[in-house]
Amino acid sequence: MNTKKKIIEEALILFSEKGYSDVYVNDIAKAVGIKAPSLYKHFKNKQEIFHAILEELREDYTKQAANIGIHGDNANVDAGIYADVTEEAFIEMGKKLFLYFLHDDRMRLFRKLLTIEQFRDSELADLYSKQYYNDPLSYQGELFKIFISTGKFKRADPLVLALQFYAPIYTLLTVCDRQPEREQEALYMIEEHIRQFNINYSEDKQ
Amino acid sequence: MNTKKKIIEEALILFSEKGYSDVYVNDIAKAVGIKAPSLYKHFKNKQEIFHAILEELREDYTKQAANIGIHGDNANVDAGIYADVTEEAFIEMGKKLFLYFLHDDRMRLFRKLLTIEQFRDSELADLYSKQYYNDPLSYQGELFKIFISTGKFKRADPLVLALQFYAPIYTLLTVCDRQPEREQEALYMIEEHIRQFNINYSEDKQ
DNA sequence: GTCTATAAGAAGATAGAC
DNA sequence: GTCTATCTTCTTATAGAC
Repeated sequence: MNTKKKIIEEALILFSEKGYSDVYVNDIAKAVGIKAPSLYKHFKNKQEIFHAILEELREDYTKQAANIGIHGDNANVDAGIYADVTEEAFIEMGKKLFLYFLHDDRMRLFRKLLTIEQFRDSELADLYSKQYYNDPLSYQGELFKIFISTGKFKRADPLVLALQFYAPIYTLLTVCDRQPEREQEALYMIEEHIRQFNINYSEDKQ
Repeated sequence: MNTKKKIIEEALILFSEKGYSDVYVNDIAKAVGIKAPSLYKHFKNKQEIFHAILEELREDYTKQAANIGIHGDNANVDAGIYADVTEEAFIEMGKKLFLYFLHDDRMRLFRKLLTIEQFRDSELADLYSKQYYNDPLSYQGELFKIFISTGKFKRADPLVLALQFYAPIYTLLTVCDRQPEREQEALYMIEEHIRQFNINYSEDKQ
């Protein structure tokens, strides 16, 4: 049924803003446009709704990993794409990717949900670290490793490069999640960060 | 009274782990060793306890700013201290500071509390950004500005340098808050990060 | 200042009609 | 599948004795 999907959708919006405990089944029902008892025809209880959201999150993430460059699992392919890109184009790609992660509803809502629920149990903690630390880092690490071996980048620990590239952008993303009005400032910082990163590591520049 | 202090202390521990709404006045009372109604002789209601914690957080932060280098408000003084420090000593300072922020109870609990409550209202959002983005960045920006003007560092936007230095360390701190078992891994990354940062920006190295 | 007893209301969930 | 009515339990908070 379509109602089941709508419940998940609306519950995600509510949970990501107020957290699991501060959203009442009545709130979800109201957002969906039904009465609270009707929810129980679609889900056994409130926790089941939360679990269904987590399932969607995992599915979405796997799909995104295939579509979007960042987080992807095939660095070799992407390395070819990035290989001949100019600095300005590289900056544009970084900004575009940042804006996608910031503005895409599902991306943003899932991220905020994991942020405020990350200490609830170790499953959520692991999921957060995987999606916002481990996977981006290992993917970008692979990418930089290739750049180094092809002489595009200077020699250095690829994983450290990945951390130095990714952490500033991730940090600015969390700033904008809290304070969306700082988007312009964040974009400026990202541009300057990538520019500086290129100066530090690109073999062409210097 | 000492009980009032103990209430704040225990409530902070509970709130920082489970969030405001999942901690019941009964839990707090039990942790303190009294019955729930007795809490109301010390605080008007549950929200007042939360506000008292926020007050402590702000006070602590101001004090820390004076004592600890990072977050401080007098970069000129600290610049003198750092001026003649070797790379290895610099790395040791970075690791020590990281471990302090990670292990100091109040620091850690306040940070986790703000993390899970940051979307509750704009006051908390602003507080988080101030303490974990704006203030560290502007302080370290000042420091790097001095390093650049004294020729210790290469010319670059000091604020971008600050972001590139701070964001990886901050990111690793959030990883360890979620997964304390990754402390060794984080320390290794911090060491390599600072080493690489020095290669990039120090005028001595090269 | 701490207790027991209890009020007042909220929140999750079920029963059963339609 | 949705509704109204209702149950049960939990949670905050107050009253009033000690």
